[in-house]
Amino acid sequence: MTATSPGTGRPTIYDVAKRAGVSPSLVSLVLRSPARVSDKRREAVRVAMSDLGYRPSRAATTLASSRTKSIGLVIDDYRNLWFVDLLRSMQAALSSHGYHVTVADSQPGENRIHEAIDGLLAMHVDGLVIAAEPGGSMPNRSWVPTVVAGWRNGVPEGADLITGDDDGGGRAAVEHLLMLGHRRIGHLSGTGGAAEHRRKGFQGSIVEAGLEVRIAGEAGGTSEEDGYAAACRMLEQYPDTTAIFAANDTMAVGAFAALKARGLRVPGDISVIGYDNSPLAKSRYLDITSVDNRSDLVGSDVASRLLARLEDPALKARRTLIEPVLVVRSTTAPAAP
Amino acid sequence: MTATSPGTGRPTIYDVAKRAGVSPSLVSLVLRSPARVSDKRREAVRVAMSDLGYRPSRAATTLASSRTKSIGLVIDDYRNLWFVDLLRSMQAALSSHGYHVTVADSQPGENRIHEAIDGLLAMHVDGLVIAAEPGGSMPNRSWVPTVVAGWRNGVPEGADLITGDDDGGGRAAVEHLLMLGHRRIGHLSGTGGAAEHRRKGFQGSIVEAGLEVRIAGEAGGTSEEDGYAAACRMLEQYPDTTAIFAANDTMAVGAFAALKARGLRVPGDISVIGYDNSPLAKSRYLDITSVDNRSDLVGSDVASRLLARLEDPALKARRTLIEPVLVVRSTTAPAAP
DNA sequence: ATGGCTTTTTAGAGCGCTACAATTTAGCAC
DNA sequence: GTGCTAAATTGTAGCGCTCTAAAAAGCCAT
Repeated sequence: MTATSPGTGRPTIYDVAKRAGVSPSLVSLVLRSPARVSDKRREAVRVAMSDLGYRPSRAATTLASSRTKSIGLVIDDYRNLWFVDLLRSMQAALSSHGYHVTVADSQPGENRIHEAIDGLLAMHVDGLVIAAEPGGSMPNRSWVPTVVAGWRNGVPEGADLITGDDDGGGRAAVEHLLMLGHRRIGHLSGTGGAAEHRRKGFQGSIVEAGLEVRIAGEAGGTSEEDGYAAACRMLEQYPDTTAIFAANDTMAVGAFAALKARGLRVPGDISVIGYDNSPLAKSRYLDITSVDNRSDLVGSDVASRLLARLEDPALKARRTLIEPVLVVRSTTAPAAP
Repeated sequence: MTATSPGTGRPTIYDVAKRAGVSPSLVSLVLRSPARVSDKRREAVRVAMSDLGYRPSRAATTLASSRTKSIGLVIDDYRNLWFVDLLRSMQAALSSHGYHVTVADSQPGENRIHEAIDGLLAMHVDGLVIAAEPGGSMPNRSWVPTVVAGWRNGVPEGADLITGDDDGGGRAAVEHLLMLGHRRIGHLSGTGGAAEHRRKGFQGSIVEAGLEVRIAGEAGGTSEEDGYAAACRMLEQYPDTTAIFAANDTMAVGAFAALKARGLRVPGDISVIGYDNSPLAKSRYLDITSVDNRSDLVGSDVASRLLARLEDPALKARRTLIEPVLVVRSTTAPAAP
């Protein structure tokens, strides 16, 4: 017979039980599988709950059941907005199953991704979604169902991978530019699994078309500043380039800066195409032609995969590829004849 | 004598205690106030911890101490990047005290801010930082130390308020434009406490200078699209406007779109100034003159205030105003003579 | 009524940690 | 050594919930 009015003032199942005239166990059962409880008691318990304003304690539930009903999402950088769609569709799919999504960013620069993951694991998340580039090998202690979203180098052993077909997306971008009559096409790349695949797609299409492979920034980052720097190098080395395919929208904006500085107009003098179809690309002002990797689909896939794993942790890892879609906007135009 | 190798496989203080040859209580004490433990034992315990890869269970700690060592940050929308600096400086200040920051967005549009707050409270956050516009009155059940960041309508009873001086920032923006010789200045506004103060500052300065008050979008939102719409209305109603002060950087970008559509050049034909000095304004391409509300300072203030409240919850609410700084970039220029 | 089943309800032992009281050890002056 | 105080360590209850096994209640046919 534990206390009835605990120190914190928050009502507990004991309070609810007392008020409803049932045992605490029954209250717990109502919480977990209401179907197993008779209609009469179930109603009584629910009434008592709302009368008391009862809210279950996550900490206690977690401690007792070792499940938190929460899943962690690790992203690279809040400023890279591609994760927003992913998050939204994950939330939509998971919340109906009672799961909660917590976002942690890996404080770009440092190898803080481990810290982010450790933090989430310390919170006992039931599952992990990694949407960031691991700085090295993934820590694999304390195993929880994990799925990786987007191409990454070093997918942890046993984790699912759900990603857009960045390879295909790269090819789609090139094909669009070829269709517009461009022949001297440059690519701004960067490090990371996603960028590598986009580059591979680019390179493949360019070679097949018998054109010169122009790539810059392969070894750099993928921020706006990196895009700017890569674009500068590109224009220096290949001044006659008529179209640029950037590894993401942010880098595309960096390229805009480089072009503006040189007095080149988009798309008049040079076409630019980005990747991710992020809010940046959708901006009415920027209005960037971009490859949409369907983060919304990736997100719902991630969610259902995670739910499946939560059911059966022994499920064997699987890779899923989502078809990207090119969204043509105002930064690409036919090549000057 | 509880189990030594619990089901989950994770080591517990019992495992650590056994390995270090001390009692579980001592291990707990090392965790809480290491200073009270003799050097010898402290070391032994620490060695045992790292040998075992021990990580304390947050759930258990929370349940036992009713403190989570985590604070929740409620933001409006992930896409509005002004919160990033706030978050960073909060994290920096709080992590040294063992606190963890969890971000929740209020899913703009709906009144989901209550959901966000409820979610955080269900996680038993020790403190709450509200950096979003409440859709109505704040829910005030389950009281936790709360501080509001940025001007808002409806600051909850008893909460601290730490904000940039948006009023002063609005005046600073106008003064900059006046200095550049502008006389026909428009303001793109929106709903929300911050926007209102910026508008008030604008209006005050304009009136003092004996100029016409030109405001658009007062009743609308503060997204890029809203900025676009407001700018269109502004240009329609006052076609001779030579400078625009937008309530935030995002709206400024919307204004760019409206200007571009009309063939007006920034800053050649018209100067534009934003607010927040967000990553958007800092973008090399956009390079927007903007008022920096010093979210970094706000963040560290929020953190120290929160820590103080955590010590002494009876502390009486206080309001702090942070001086904003104008950052001049390339979107403002002298008015045409 | 009685027995044999199924469905509903409950007791009780934890989950891993904290916090306070109680106990042991150390330190120091005489 | 002895006595006394301060410091270090430990025992013992919980925190609020879950979950299994066991008890109680229902149901139906005999």
